[in-house]
Amino acid sequence: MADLRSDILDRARHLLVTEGYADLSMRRIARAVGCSATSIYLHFENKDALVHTLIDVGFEGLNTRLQEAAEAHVDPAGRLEALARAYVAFGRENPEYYEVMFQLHPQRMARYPVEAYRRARRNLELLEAAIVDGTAAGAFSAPAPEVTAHVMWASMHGVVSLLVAQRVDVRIDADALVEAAVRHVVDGVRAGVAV
Amino acid sequence: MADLRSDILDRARHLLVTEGYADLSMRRIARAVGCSATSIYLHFENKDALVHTLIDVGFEGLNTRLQEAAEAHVDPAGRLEALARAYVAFGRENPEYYEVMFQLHPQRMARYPVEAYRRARRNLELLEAAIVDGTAAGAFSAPAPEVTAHVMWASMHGVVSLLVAQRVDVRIDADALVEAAVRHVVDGVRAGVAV
Amino acid sequence: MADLRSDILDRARHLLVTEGYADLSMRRIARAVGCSATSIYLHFENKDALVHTLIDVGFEGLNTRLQEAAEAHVDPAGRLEALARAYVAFGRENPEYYEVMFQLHPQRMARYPVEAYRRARRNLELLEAAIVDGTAAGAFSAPAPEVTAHVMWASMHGVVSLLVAQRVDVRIDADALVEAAVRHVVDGVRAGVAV
Amino acid sequence: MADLRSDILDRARHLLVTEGYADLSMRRIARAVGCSATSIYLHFENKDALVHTLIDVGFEGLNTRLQEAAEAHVDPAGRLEALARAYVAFGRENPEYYEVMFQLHPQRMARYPVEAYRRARRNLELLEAAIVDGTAAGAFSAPAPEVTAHVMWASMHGVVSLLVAQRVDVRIDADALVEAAVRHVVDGVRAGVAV
DNA sequence: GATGAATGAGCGTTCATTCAT
DNA sequence: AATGAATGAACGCTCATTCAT
Repeated sequence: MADLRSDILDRARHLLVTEGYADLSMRRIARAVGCSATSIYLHFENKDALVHTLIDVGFEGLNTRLQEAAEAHVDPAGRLEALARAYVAFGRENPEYYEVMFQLHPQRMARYPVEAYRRARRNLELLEAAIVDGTAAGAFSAPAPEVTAHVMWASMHGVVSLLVAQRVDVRIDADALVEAAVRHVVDGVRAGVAV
Repeated sequence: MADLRSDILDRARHLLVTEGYADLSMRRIARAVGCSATSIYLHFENKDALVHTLIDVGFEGLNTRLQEAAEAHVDPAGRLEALARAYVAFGRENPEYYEVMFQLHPQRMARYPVEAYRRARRNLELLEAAIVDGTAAGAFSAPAPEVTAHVMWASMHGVVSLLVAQRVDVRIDADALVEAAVRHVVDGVRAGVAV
Repeated sequence: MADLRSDILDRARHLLVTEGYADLSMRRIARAVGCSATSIYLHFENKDALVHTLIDVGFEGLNTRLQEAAEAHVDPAGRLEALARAYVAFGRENPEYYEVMFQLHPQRMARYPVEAYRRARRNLELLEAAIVDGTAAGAFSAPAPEVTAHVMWASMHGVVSLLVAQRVDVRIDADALVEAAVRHVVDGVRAGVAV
Repeated sequence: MADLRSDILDRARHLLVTEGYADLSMRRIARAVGCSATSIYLHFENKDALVHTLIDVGFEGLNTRLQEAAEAHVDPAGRLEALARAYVAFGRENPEYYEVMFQLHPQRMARYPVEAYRRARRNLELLEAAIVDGTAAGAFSAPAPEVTAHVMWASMHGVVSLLVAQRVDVRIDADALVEAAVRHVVDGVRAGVAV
């Protein structure tokens, strides 16, 4: 009630998570909010703008989540693991949201404001910082931390993607897969040292 | 011109990567091909069938590619690495296929025939076989090879996904990222032994 | 112009009799009304709802007509005859309504609300009441008044149907046919007594 | 097999009876017959022509049926009753067929060949003949036999129509209704004498 | 700040029909 | 006598968006 704009975003997010992107229409959002479809245009230039805002909010949420995970651990290895877990957890808890955040077609993202991209990048920087810290502390050996961060991200993203798209064999337990992936990723970064 | 059916598939595949699945319509395909929308129905029962064919052909191609990679290497470690490289290469070279094959939400492919799913699984089995062979030969230590195969797959899939969706930071060289990811993945499997 | 909703109903009703139900489409209605097809959906949930409304309004009109006829006569025989005449008159004057009301196949009106059926039945009850009254007064002898009411209805419906569908031989005067049918029907009910 | 044209008519009639007019398409007929849709056009100018032929055949069948009923009875009253029963029976046994024969929209019938109308009229003539015979024999009194025949027809048609369109109250037994209607109709003609 | 009415474009699909072979 | 390929028109319906109020 307080703020129509927030209401719209909240409901849109909820619709996205529960019904999926394909069924996210201005009318449906309006119906859920309890206002007219026209009113949405008073707060968002068009559907693209609304979705972009939604994505922004999503990255904001992911960021908060990762930040919390990072702050809970001082030692870099523990921090890295916590970050990986937090990332996967976020994706699994918000599958449709995650899909839009990371798989929305590039063309649809064309007009996505640049500053928003920066926000998205902040997540990576948390990973990178942990890697750099770990390397400084002698726990890891990552000569190109930004690449290593990307590799980690890719692994986590792959796990979430497959799970969200329900592509994982039914005989594989999702939690076990996540556990193994997290182990694999963290050990991978540590492995450099061993050698 | 020669074969309308192939033309339709080609154009549809192209449209898919340039415009995205949400904007893939029978009419658009027809316009791109230069025939009437009705004509498509002479070759495909409906839109679902067309997309499923696309997916099938994609998996066929990926399978061929992986099989070739597997057959070129006898030693399991080399084979595993070759498989990883082949997988990523296929995804990067055929982003159009990759999108339908792995990112199309199951909900949208409701009636995808079961036998086709089996074909998709065959790819994973190649990975798994290499892991099992390597474990038998003492080169790897993977107590749950099917989970390990999934972890590897997820990592490769993550890399391809991010690259295809153009989500990777522009300052990161794509080839370097792939190289690091492949290393990370293969070393990850080998690492088990060290421990 | 005044009221788009009424306009739509009017035009739809007209189209129905001139073109037939099979050719009644939202687009045709829109074209006839002079609005976009989309606009119809602002006033009716879908085509079914539109047709149902048409039927409802039709039954409302028929009911009014029959009620008036019934109230104008105290003696049952006169009332029965008046009802028969009113029924036929309504059908001949509103062929457009009549078609949807009675000739639309139930399969095509799948979701016709039950309460509307009840309204349709009210007409029959007027007939039945007259028959029961006449029997009580000794003017008729109808052991199963609800069946007799149906028989009367069927006769009247047959006359209207044939006339509306233009199936009656051109050499037969429509008024004479109606006259004979009414006579036949009313006498038929009375006949029971004579025997 | 013998004759494609007859095959088409047979299958079309069957489709009409089992699936309904709305679902009667050239393609479906072709599929049922086992030939190409194009082939139908070698035997019928277009769908209208095919349907008209179908109607013709229908009237032929009804005629045969009525003729048999007429020939089985010498006394006019019995003949009239048999005719009424035969008519209703035909309609109830071929509901969709009946619908097309008698309720196809006038516009759709526009190009229905005149000579075919004559065939349709022959049925009425059987009724009329029985009435004339009965009047000559002193059993009936029908000053305008062609009108009386129409009245009878209308009654029978009304019964069939209501039954076929499933408009009869579920609490009314269909057979009882038919019985009462036949009685009513035949007695109606006889009643003239009494007066 | 908010709305109801309205619309053009588009969707997947089916249809009767034509034409070259 | 028969066909496969092809098509334009139409269907019911949903969508994002605009505009006058």
